[in-house]
Amino acid sequence: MPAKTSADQLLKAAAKVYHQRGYHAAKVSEITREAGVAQGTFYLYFPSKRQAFVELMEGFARNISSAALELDWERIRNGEDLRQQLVDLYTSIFQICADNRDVADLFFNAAPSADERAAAIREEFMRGVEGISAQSLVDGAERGYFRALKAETISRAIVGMFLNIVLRTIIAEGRTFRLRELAEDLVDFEVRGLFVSEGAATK
Amino acid sequence: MPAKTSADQLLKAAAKVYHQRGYHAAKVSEITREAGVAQGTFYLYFPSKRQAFVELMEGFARNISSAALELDWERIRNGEDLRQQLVDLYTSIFQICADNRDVADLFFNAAPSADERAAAIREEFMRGVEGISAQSLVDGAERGYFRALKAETISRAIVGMFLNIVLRTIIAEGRTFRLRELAEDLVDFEVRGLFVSEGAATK
Amino acid sequence: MPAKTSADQLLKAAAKVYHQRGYHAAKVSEITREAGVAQGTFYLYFPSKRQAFVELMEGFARNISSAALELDWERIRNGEDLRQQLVDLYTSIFQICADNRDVADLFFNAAPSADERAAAIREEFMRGVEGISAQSLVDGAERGYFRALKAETISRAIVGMFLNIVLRTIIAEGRTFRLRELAEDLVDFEVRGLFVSEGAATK
Amino acid sequence: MPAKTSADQLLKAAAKVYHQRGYHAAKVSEITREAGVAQGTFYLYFPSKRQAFVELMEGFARNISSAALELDWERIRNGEDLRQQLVDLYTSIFQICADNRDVADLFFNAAPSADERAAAIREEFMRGVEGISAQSLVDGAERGYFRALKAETISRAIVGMFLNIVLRTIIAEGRTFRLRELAEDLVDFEVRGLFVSEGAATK
DNA sequence: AATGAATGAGGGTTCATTCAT
DNA sequence: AATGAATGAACCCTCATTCAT
Repeated sequence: MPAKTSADQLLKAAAKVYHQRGYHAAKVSEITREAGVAQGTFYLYFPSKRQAFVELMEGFARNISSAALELDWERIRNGEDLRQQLVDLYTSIFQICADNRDVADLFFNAAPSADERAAAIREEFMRGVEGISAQSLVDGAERGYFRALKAETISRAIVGMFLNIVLRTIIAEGRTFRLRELAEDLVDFEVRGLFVSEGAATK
Repeated sequence: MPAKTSADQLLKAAAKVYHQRGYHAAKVSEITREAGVAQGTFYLYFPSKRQAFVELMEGFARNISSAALELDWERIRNGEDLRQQLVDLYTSIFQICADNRDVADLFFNAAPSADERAAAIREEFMRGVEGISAQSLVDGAERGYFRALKAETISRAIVGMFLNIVLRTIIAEGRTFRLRELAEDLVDFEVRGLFVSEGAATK
Repeated sequence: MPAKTSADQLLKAAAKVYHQRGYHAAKVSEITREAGVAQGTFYLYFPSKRQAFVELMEGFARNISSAALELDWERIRNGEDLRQQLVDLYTSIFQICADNRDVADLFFNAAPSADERAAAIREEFMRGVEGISAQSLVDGAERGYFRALKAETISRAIVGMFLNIVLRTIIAEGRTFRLRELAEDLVDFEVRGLFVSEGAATK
Repeated sequence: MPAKTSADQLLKAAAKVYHQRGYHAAKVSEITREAGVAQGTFYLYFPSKRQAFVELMEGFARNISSAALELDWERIRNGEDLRQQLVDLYTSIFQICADNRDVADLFFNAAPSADERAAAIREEFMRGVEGISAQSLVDGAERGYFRALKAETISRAIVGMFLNIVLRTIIAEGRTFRLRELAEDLVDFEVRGLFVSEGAATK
């Protein structure tokens, strides 16, 4: 295991300070103090305070995107399989966010108003996720699992409910355990809705 | 109808500039130029740049909260009534956001990283809405409309899906028409879920 | 007489400090201290330290250029008239430089290595003066006053001798009196080389 | 012939970079990159960025001074001999400057505002050259070649015209050929003003 | 001799805020 | 109430210099 490099220390310290103070209030001098290096050292590894933030955001987006974000319909034989894949998928992303609370918080909350480039990264990510979600709705409907729904609207609803759980339960409250259970509760609601039965809801 | 006061002009200008530039990049001098007054005038009406932003946020929170956010169970006789109340409630909030895109954007996106006090206002609002939502889940279950669900988790899911529609479809895309239809699509998904039927989902 | 404005104070202070310390070593804080204003005030009147310097250079170039730099052949009837015009012209420029030693020094010595724009202003000025000088050589030759000389080379020689007197005698030594006498000595040397004549030198 | 030492490489690289960027904008890191050595190596050979520049200036001053700067009256029998010695002298200095354009440019243009010590070297050089020139005027007058002129003023004029040719024609334009011809043109102008003669100019 | 990562003092610039008019 | 010139604290970034290897 190699010794911790200054670059590592700085990125870690940057995540911490950006998170504690917010992007604008964070001072480069705080980051370097936190990292235990001199101020000038920051600029050996990052061209600017801005770019260090962008790199954090890019890293997080790559990290999340490396998780399987799409359903594998080949392996889905029935509703239960589908439900399981959703639970797996949600759980893995919950886990990544739980493991990187600081950066996840920056990504979802701070990025839009921190920096244009960072905002673009987040925006692209959101669009990508909504697109995948919308496609899944179409695919699932074709295969007879899902009702016919407005894909554009409902994909946003799905992403939104997932995102708010991440923000409130994982990031804000700091929950790191029983994330699968959390995913199961969410998926149960997602697939069946609030009403006790189809009958009751429409009668 | 009173003449437009400087305070009004400034608040309007502030909303515009904060929205265009972001809280930190917005300059008091831009706001006053936009409002057509001298820079010093700003400080006759607001003690600080920070406080002007906070007042915008408070106003928006009041505005939203003035809409009926709670279900009126007295007037609900069946699932369809419930569904209608949800649609009405969602539509009215959609409308408020559509009418105040700038401030809504600031409230939901910028507030958390703009200023501590503003973040607290948004946080309190979110907690309030989630609380109402959770209570509704309990009430609805008691009355036999809703399945037994983890209220804390599902209330967040519900708020999240609603919020993401606001953010993406109304604020970002700027949709201002057929908001009731949007609410209907959302409520339909909310109450019945994705799966074609209770049968299919569990079989 | 209006009260001294901050702009005036600052330009004067800037000339002094740039001259004392050199462009690069000069600090904006020194200039404002010298001017008796706060640091930020500097930026009410100049967009940058660089631009303040450029404005000084531009002002000096305009100042010099406002002096009649060209001979008026209409008023020249003989060699003595010509000699007098040269003496007048040189004296007036000597005077301007003597009245603005600081800025003249900056213009001729510091500008080239201070800033690209300032260097360009000085360069353009030098080219202009050499061009006028070369044209005068041609005109004077046509009229029978001057020998046939390589105008491009000799115009540079003439500008050079004039410039070095300015730099060494007026700027460096600070001579401010009997400038006409100085000009006469110089012209005497200059014309005995320019005017058609025969004699010891070629025998 | 010894292998090129790092010191040589660095001095050559320094001349290039100082010339391209100017003294202040030149970075030690650029010089070492240009020389193909590590940054720290610079400080094995020079105590500071400043001193490297001073050494360049000192070298150039020595180089120029090694040329015969004085007239050899023993070998002057008539005006033509004198003219020839001047042409030889000017040509040799032209040649040195043409062979070292970069450093010559630094010496004459950058030194005054680059560094106090460098400015002093240039100043001393200029004073020396003007002194020699003034002495030659006196000597030449005593021997009946030159008219009686104000030695202090005219020596500066002579140095100035020579210097401006160097700056504009050799350094700025980069002329490296027919330098003797250039010297002849200059001397021709110079002596017709210096030598006792009669003619149109005074009539 | 040579390296190059690390240092940290220093200064140009911004802009929220003040206050004399 | 309104003005807008003036203020000055704050902070990012540069780069000459050092030093452990």
